Amino acid sequence: METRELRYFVAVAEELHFGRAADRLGIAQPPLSRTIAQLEHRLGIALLTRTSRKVALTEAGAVLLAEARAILGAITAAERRTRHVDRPALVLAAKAGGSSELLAKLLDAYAAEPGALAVELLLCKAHTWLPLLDGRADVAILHEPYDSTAGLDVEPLHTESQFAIMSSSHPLAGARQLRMADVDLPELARWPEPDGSYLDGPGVEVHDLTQLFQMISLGRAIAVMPEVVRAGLLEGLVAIPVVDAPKVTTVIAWPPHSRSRAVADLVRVATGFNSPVHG
Amino acid sequence: METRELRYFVAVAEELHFGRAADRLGIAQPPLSRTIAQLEHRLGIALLTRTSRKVALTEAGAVLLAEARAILGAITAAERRTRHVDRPALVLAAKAGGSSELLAKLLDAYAAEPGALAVELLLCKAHTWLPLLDGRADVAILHEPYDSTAGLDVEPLHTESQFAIMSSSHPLAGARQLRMADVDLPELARWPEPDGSYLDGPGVEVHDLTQLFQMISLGRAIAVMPEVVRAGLLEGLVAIPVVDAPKVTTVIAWPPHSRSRAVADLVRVATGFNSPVHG
DNA sequence: TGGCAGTGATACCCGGCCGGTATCGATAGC
DNA sequence: GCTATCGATACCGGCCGGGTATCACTGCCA
Repeated sequence: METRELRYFVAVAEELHFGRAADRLGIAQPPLSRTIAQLEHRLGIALLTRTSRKVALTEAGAVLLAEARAILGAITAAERRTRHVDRPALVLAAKAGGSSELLAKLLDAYAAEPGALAVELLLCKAHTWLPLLDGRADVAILHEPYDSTAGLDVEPLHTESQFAIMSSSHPLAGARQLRMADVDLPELARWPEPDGSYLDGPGVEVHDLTQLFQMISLGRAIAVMPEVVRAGLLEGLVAIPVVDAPKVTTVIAWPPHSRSRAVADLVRVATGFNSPVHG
Repeated sequence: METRELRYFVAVAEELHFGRAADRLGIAQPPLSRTIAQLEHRLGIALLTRTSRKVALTEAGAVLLAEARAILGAITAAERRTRHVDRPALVLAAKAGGSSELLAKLLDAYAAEPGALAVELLLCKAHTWLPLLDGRADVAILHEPYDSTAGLDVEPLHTESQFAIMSSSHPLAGARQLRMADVDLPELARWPEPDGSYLDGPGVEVHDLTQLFQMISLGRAIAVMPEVVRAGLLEGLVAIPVVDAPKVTTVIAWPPHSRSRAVADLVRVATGFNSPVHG
């Protein structure tokens, strides 16, 4: 399988339309049809069902789509990491507006290491793991289970429980504690998918924490978030423990097979906060 | 970057010789030289330093080699998984000679699940994670830190401490307990690398548990292994706790982005042994 | 020190594959 | 049943990947 075939297949699988996919790829439709047909022939299995009115993924196609996206991401990441091997700085991805305390402690401790590199911060509104997959970052601070750690190496740093954040004028604002069922409300904010689109559903669409807090202040939304956000809570917002919400684990994550000494040092320093001895 | 370029580069990087690499690839040497030069040109960085007597990897080349191996593995895995999407069975990789108790419990519990598939066992002498990377298996039972879980999704199942295994006639056989420093001996057995070669060093070369136990029986080797092997210990062997050896964690691992319902079920069943509620 | 063996780079040619245009065949909507 | 839409097919041309022949450099050895 050549990457050209994977790129072509991903385009068709995402557009579900040969014409638009060819357009997006900057080629004509016939060679695209031919390449997909060749790919199917070599794999010995149909990836798409097509009528002249509708294109759909087969089960095999769905599997290959997921794999192909990961592979193409790995390839661009490999290119970037190879090109920037002499990069003077270590790029650390973290969530903008997240807990700056842990981050500050980590950066300070790492800076004190002998041979520490300059650390460049890449602050993300959401999907903090994506820069790791495409090589824009060397290491990231993620939050399970919100962030996807699929295909990454991780080391847990800290676990905490979750709170419902809402306006103090919200009907639930007086509660001592809540359960997930209580907050399964139409006001629950929705975050964008990695491609920038929003899944259908009730609730306002937000794209960063600032916007979320503003929406909550205005009584237009509520959210369930880890404890740390309480620190930076705006006037007029309340945080109420949600006793049965899944625990949130802050982890440090890096690409598998990382050969970077700097990443190893940073991870060691980060995990050292919890366990003094690192095996 | 095309997969052809990656295949070519990996061949040269492993052989460190254009002629042999071209041979291995089944092409002539000149097109290989040209392709590598094009790759370097497009990346804008040298991957190899060559004199007419010696070829060596640059730092960038070392990075790309690691990335390229992972990518090529992911591609063959993607092919296999796409082709075998309608495979009636789930392939589970496990270490031959490992704890069959956990395995039996897991298989029984999974078989009781509604909609459970037949489970095909792939017993490995070593490097149990490799079938996961190249698509020969859907899920594996691994042992950290012995097995590499880089680029895999894992869920811990069980943690245990380690024991030194030796012949009862060994000078240390009478000890109540040992430390790592005590067992850092020339008799420590050596396992092969994934490519089948052995790193230099003292100690006998073994390639499976049966052979290892035989060597230990003969007083030719000792080994440090997790507790479970005590169950199947041969006559004349003793197991002595090594108090400061790193804990061994048995994990269930599967490829990232797995879309298989069966894998999800098996993982849920496996983790259910420990925690009754699964988030 | 000069010849020689070994190795990677270069020059050049050929054939296959990728991408283009033109067109067909099928399907859904009116 | 006409038409618009869309994927498949047919066919052609240029580029690129792979081949052979040869050059240029290095280390070894007499």
